[in-house]
Amino acid sequence: MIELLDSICGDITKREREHFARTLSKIQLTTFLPSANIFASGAPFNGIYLIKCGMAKSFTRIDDQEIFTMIALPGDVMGCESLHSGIYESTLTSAVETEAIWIPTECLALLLRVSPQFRSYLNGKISRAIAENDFMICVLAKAKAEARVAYLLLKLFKATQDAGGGNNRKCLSLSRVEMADYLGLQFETVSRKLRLFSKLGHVRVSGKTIQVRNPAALKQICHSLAAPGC
Amino acid sequence: MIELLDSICGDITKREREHFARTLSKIQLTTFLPSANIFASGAPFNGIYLIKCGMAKSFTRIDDQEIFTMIALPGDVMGCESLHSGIYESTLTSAVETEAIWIPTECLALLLRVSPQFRSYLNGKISRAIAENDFMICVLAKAKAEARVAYLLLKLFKATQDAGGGNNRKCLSLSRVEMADYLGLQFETVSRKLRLFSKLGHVRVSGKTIQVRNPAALKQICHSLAAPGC
DNA sequence: CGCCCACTTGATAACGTTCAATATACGTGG
DNA sequence: CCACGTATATTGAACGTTATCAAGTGGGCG
Repeated sequence: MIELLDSICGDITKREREHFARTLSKIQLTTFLPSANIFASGAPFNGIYLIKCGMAKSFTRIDDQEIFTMIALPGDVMGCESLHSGIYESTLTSAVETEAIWIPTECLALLLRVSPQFRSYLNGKISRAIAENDFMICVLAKAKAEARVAYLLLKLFKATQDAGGGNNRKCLSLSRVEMADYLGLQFETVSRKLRLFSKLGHVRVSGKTIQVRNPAALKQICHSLAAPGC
Repeated sequence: MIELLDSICGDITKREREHFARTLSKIQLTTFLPSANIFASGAPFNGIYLIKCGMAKSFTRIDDQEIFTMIALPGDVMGCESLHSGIYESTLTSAVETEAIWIPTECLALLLRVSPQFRSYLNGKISRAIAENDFMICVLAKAKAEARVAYLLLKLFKATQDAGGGNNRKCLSLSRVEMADYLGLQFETVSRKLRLFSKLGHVRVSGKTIQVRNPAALKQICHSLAAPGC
């Protein structure tokens, strides 16, 4: 975890690092198999997770339902919404094989205390998460079904690009039902819109494997249908 | 501001407080008239604001539109989504006369450094804000128009109660257009649903002044119409 | 092979938007 | 104080989009 520490809190001196070695050594990179539970709503809060690669679904508990509110992609920090309470407020489940760095509560407290750089790093991540949520609110408030589906495709597409996947063919690892839940639609609607994009030649759909052939057109659709930019 | 400091970071020693007096003295309680700009998207980030009383509207900038994404009520901390960039990512405008505590960037950095209690306080506020956003996502994704309007009424109603307003009569300080923007509806729809609630006797509507007569019924509507709990 | 599940496709209905006409409130100047 | 104009709110009718219901397809697996 030395590289991690260097990248997000390089301001910790060698001496501090040795002094806190025992606590810091608890930070670990974990690999989760598909559909594994990373943390569950109601469980005791024991730290935050930085998604390193893969993809996870975050569910918010409302009453007795778990609602799919967020897709966690590499770079995202998960679990922050539970900092204030002793228990996790949401459930995080890996959609595919996912690597995440676990920062246990005590390490979190330590790093926040001794490293301005870490504080700034975490603030940045959190503020980005809030901005992302705000954006999702805009999508759900204003965008029509077509724009929502286009938005999701572009979002997943971009994540693949960022991860270095030069190819634009991608296995979604989300069922139609999951896509619909995330976008606030019915799965039949998602199916129809995918078909439409397919007919227009913007994508090639084959079950869960989708190839984005014309991202510019999808962006256009996002913008044109009262949707905020993608 | 002594009381404020005591309540949110009572762990700062007297000596520290004297030592940092000059910086800490910059924290101030400001009163904003209705429709005043508290901060504007694009402006240099100069700190966060804790809403003390009143109400403000937060607009997220997407492309060249400003979209009404959040209602800031007493206790909310605003501006956090801009911690990572040097500029404000959103615009905050007071809806009514609003008091807010301004914590300038340098005070923020100082408090985060010296006070675990403040770190915890801020983390709590931020995590609550994320949870609130998640909830809004659920509302927009699942709830029908009727449930959305009921949700907004209950939210504003609750804020009034919290502020000590024993009376359930309330001036909304939001136009139908603003309510509709927030809820992702058309203003005509909001108007119709208010009329419906009025006919059912759940509220008394008279322009912007609304009296909630039957909060339980509104809660019921929130739950029944595929809406997550209120 | 047959079952189950996820997905597709079609028909219909419900809901909300859109357009349009009217009404009410609010502020300004006579 | 009233008349006027503008902004905001209500209400109605027609339309469009999406949800809902239902039937059918195809792939994976025992």
